[in-house]
Amino acid sequence: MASPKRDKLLDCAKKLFETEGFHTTGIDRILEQAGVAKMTLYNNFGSKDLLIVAALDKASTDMVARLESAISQASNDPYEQILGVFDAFAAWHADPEFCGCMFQAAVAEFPDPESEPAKAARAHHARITELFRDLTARAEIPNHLTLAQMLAMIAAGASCTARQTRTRVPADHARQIAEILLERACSAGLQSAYASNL
Amino acid sequence: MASPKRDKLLDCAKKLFETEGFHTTGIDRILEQAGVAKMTLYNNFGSKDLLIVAALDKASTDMVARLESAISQASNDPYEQILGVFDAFAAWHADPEFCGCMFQAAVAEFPDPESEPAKAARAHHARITELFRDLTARAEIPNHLTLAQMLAMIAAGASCTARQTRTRVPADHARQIAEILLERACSAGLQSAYASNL
DNA sequence: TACAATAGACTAACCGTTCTGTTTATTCGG
DNA sequence: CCGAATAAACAGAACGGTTAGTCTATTGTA
Repeated sequence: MASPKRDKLLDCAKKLFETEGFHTTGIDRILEQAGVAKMTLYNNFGSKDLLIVAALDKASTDMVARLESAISQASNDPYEQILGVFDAFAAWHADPEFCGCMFQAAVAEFPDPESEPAKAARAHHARITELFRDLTARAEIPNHLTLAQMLAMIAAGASCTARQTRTRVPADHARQIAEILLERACSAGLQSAYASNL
Repeated sequence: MASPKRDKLLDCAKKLFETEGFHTTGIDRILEQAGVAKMTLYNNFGSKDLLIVAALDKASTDMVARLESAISQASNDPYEQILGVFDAFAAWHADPEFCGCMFQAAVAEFPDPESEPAKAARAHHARITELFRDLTARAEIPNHLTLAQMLAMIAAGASCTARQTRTRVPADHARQIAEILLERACSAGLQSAYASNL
């Protein structure tokens, strides 16, 4: 299953899809960039669509690993770990090669909710939400699922806005908001604010 | 300049681009849906790309009008008006025909920042930020520009997340967060939280 | 020998655009 | 009030370019 040619092909495909979009990136450009023959693609992946799905899977795995690494490098305090996740987002957005979240691009280019790329994007968002949910649960925050959904939404907004500004400012703002929400989650006034919805 | 055929063409184009994407929507489908001949398109708009730009312009105008209408229908209190904007987002997301923010789709499908659709998306985001800035300024909030940027980012995150969930929940969460940020902006504790960045 | 990868021609489909010829609607002079 | 003139919209064929995918014949390597 795993061959060096296959890996290089997948890497190049991911990068090109990221930077130039799925539809506009032709197969020939991927092959040229990867230095690989056309049949290697079809032998290993079957079609362009399946290559796209494979690239999305890899992107999700890589991103989750990146965030989990940021968590494990922070202190053991789940509050600090949540802020560490937003720091990781900021670092990602500050990378000069950053060109937006691949999954936001995927749902835009594949509007059919039943399409595989759309499913992959939903799965990725669920994974990020789950990651936050683990942390908010460990922090013993009341309504921790709601807060996790909020944090995932804020992170999505930061990635979305950062695609336009090409700065880490949105992620820093997101971190500040997360800080405020966490601070508030400690205080007693929280319940009344959250209880109204779910 | 303004003709009924042109208007119908633009309306259909906007709806199709919204629901099925820019690249996947062929010209023939737009013409068929609008009941219009091919030359009407090229006489009125010049090319598909220019039609896309025109559709984006219209979408931005319509959306800003929608939000401003929500503002004027709320009380005169700028705090209430800000929350009214998020209510308008929630109503938009709850519409069964909602299929995501067109501008987020545009930046995804036209990754080149110098392309016209990308510029239109940036302009739209600036318009939304400006709309919030007017309100935060009138509310005499310290660092009102930062808060406006935060609100615009949260709104983007809600639209992005709503595309996947197809519910108004993200917008309702966004409203709750806005409420918390506004509440905090009133209290004295605000400065210390905001002052660190800008 | 056998397997995997290569280059590249080839097909079939699609898409944006242009062009042609016809039909409809509007305007205007008598 | 009417018929000619102008312009706009129509249907659809045709063009050139691009794309995903297939097939073939060749090369290198274990």
